[in-house]
Amino acid sequence: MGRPRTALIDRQRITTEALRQVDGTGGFSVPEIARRLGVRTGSIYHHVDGREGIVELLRERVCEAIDASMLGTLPWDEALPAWARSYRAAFAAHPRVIPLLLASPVRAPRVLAQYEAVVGVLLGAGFRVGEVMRVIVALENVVLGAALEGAGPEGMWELGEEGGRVPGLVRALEAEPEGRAEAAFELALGACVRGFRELLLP
Amino acid sequence: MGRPRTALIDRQRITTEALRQVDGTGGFSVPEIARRLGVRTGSIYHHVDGREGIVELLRERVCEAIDASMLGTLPWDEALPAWARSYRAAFAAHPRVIPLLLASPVRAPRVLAQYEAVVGVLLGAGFRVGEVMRVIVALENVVLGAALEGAGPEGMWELGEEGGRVPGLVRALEAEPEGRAEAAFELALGACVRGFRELLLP
DNA sequence: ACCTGAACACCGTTCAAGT
DNA sequence: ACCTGAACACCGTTCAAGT
Repeated sequence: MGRPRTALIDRQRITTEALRQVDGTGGFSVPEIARRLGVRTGSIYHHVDGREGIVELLRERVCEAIDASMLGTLPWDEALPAWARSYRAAFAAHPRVIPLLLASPVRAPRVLAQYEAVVGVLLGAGFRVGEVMRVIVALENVVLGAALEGAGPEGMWELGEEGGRVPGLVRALEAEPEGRAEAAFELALGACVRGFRELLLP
Repeated sequence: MGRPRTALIDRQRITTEALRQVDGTGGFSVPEIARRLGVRTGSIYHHVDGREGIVELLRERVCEAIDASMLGTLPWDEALPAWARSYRAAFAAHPRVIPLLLASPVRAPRVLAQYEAVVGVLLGAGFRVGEVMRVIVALENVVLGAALEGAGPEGMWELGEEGGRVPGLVRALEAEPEGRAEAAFELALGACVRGFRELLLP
């Protein structure tokens, strides 16, 4: 067949299909992407830097939805929670990609640029350089943890027959109100920001 | 050859070898475990419920190191942070297993029993049933997030040439004191416990 | 530059055959 | 019960050959 006049696939379509698979099954495979796009497995490698490259594309795709515009305008203790909420919403829309992303370090320039902006906000607010990463990581934990909850039917606890041994846990899971993820997130977020503020005191 | 007089391998040795591989490379494979134990791939399946079963064994192995004894004795606001510290230490010793565990829901009875105990502590302290999971999940986010930091050379940010574009991030990473993970964890942990306490007010 | 077709080494899983 | 050997379907990656 040889090279077609116009490319049959592109990075965008590869990313979309990979995300579709991850949302549905928690994983993806290169041959399966190729099949769905009506192309041979090898063709994928003309557009993408292997499987790891696709993971990085997924990271970029999910992170595109994060709004970071407030980082330059609002004061730090409003900008940080606002950014965190947008961050969480982006990942909550695709919670099953998170384990995938944790396996490899962040390389996507777009994502690194956001962290760079957050560093700027914190330094501008008066946080010491040596404390900045501590604050960022703490915030990120809360954000990703909250997003992860959407990964399973009732979060990370999918109790089958084992439920009989843990009646209290079952009760607690059943008693949860609808918007648990949201409420848990706001609880931890608020607590952390107040904790950060104490670092600024002389 | 047929069945040997005494079994050549057991679940314990399979788990130890799998953990060794995960600590070293971030992943494991059934054939590689078999090779290292001097046995054929198929033999593994006589002792273990497939690859997923091995993941669950890893969860149990890592969680064995968690001390939950304080859950029955100390008041909630001392028991919870003490449990969280032990929890974190156990995972910080093997940070690369965490992404593996996130992919599948918790089934290990030993682990579920600990959560059951925490539920009991919180109910006993006066938290409402509907709030218990919120508190537990928030705490767990902090714990696992802090443990994850040990996965890479300098946490999740392994900057190569991309470092030139994010000077502030590089500066912040370099300025971090030695015990960052520990300090970040204590910061978030303290803030969260104080946040939880406010839920108890009338 | 971009697709095919074919190849390679690897993986997870199963199962009859042996003791 | 537990090991082997062989098989199966699948995966990630590479690459010459074609346009």
